[in-house]
Amino acid sequence: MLGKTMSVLELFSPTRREIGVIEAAEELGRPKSTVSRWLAAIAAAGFLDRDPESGRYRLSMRLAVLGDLARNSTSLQRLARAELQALTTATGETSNLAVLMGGEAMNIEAVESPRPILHVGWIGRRFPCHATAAGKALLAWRDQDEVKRLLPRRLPKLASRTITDLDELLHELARVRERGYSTAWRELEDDLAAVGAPVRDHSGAVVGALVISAPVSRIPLKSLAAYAPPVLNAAQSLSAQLGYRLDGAAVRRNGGR
Amino acid sequence: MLGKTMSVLELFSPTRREIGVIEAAEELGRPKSTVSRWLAAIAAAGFLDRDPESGRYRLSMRLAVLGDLARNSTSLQRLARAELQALTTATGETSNLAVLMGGEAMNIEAVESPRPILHVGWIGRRFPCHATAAGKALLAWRDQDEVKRLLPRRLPKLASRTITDLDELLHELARVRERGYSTAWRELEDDLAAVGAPVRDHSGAVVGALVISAPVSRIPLKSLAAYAPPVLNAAQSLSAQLGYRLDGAAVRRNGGR
DNA sequence: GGACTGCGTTCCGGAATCTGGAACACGATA
DNA sequence: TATCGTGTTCCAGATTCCGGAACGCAGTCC
Repeated sequence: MLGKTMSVLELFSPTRREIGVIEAAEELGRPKSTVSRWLAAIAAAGFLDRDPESGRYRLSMRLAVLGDLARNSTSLQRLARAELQALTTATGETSNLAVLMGGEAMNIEAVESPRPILHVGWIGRRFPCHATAAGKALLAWRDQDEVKRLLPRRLPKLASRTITDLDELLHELARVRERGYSTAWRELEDDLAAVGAPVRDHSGAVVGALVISAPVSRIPLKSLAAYAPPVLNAAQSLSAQLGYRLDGAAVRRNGGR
Repeated sequence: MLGKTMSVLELFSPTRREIGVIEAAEELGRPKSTVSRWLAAIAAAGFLDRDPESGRYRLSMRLAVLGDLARNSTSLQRLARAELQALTTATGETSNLAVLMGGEAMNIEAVESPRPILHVGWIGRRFPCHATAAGKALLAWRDQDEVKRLLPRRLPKLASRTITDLDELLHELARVRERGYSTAWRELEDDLAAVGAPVRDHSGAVVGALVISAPVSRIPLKSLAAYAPPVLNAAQSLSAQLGYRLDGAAVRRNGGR
């Protein structure tokens, strides 16, 4: 009844803000009687609100409140907002904070560019690690065994330059470690370019990635590297606020939780 | 297992961002074995994260993501943000959007003043209706019977000018209806002044209240009325965006959620 | 070292809750 | 009136939950 609740709540997305019983039942592969009861129970508990006219359900205001509290409850998220804001102001491009969740990179904070963008990196969206700057930054400093375990068996080709070969990806991660930042250019979508850098906590573990992204028309391949300094800068500043010291003794461990 | 989940999540507040098993057990009045299982289950479902070092629980990032989606899922909240921002810019004071929840006024959006404030109206905080501008605006256009049902039997005195008599409060609500806006001055806290106005949806029902609040030192009693026009303006603009038409036929009904 | 304290988990039989196919309700089309 | 699409209710069998007691594990104080 609890895992089910989360799976129900995760049916919602910016493109589906409300849902009906049958629609949810199909999506979940459960009989409608069961889902009807679930939705009613979840709404009674306060996680969903029901539109009195259409009878459809949507995420509740109470959930909005809890979420607001949640985003301020980890220092990572709270501190990141200022860095993201500064990064977007400095570069003019959209910036995101992503973390590793279930083998994928998930955006948990975003500040959008004032310029026209392909609204692709909304909060909550998850991305495959092998095709994104965020994913590469999150994986690069992890054990190779863990990386292999986290990645799917096959690396699907998502855009013209997606890396689909595991060895090639591992080699790319080594380059990320050398340079300190990651990139993705026409790897997730053909019009998308991104630059990312790792965020570390007091133990040195990589706990997140700061990324800026833009249409390739604004960041041609050759000028990708020019965006690295501000991103690195922001990521290092954030890491420092989380207690990471470049010269410290705790720099050893790179695994995460 | 679901109602319990909500009651657990509601233990968290800006002043308690994490919690341990025993602390939660005491707060909930349940045996620690039960609460231990609950917390573990809730965390397994993804609503809580567990600090690997302290073993304590906090609201999860996944919840932050859901909350972000939730706050954009009702047009009320989405549209209110711009109005709140404008209101705070215009008046220089903190503005809030509140809704009625379980007989109390709950803040669901806030834009804080750049000036020093008594950080009192955080998102998620609930207030008794009889002592707040938000509560009065939310109640004033409801049936008298409903108002009596929503209010507690006794109206506790919370500050020097709190209205503690029901008839007096009903009279005050009539004045709110006449003027179109509500006020509270030293009614919730001795240093707090506020002005509020109702937000209506397409059916004319009062679905929320916009409020600005400040220390009494910045809003003396005699100048309270001067703050009404911008608040009313913002509330009316928001109502219009929600489909409310002053001249429409749907202006009749005032009940509703 | 040894006893103690505080926090948290595990165990287990009785009790409470959930499950899903079928039947039912109800408004909107046709 | 018939039909369709949505959503709720029913009920016996299966599953899960409950909470007191016992246990594990660090710290901490003599």
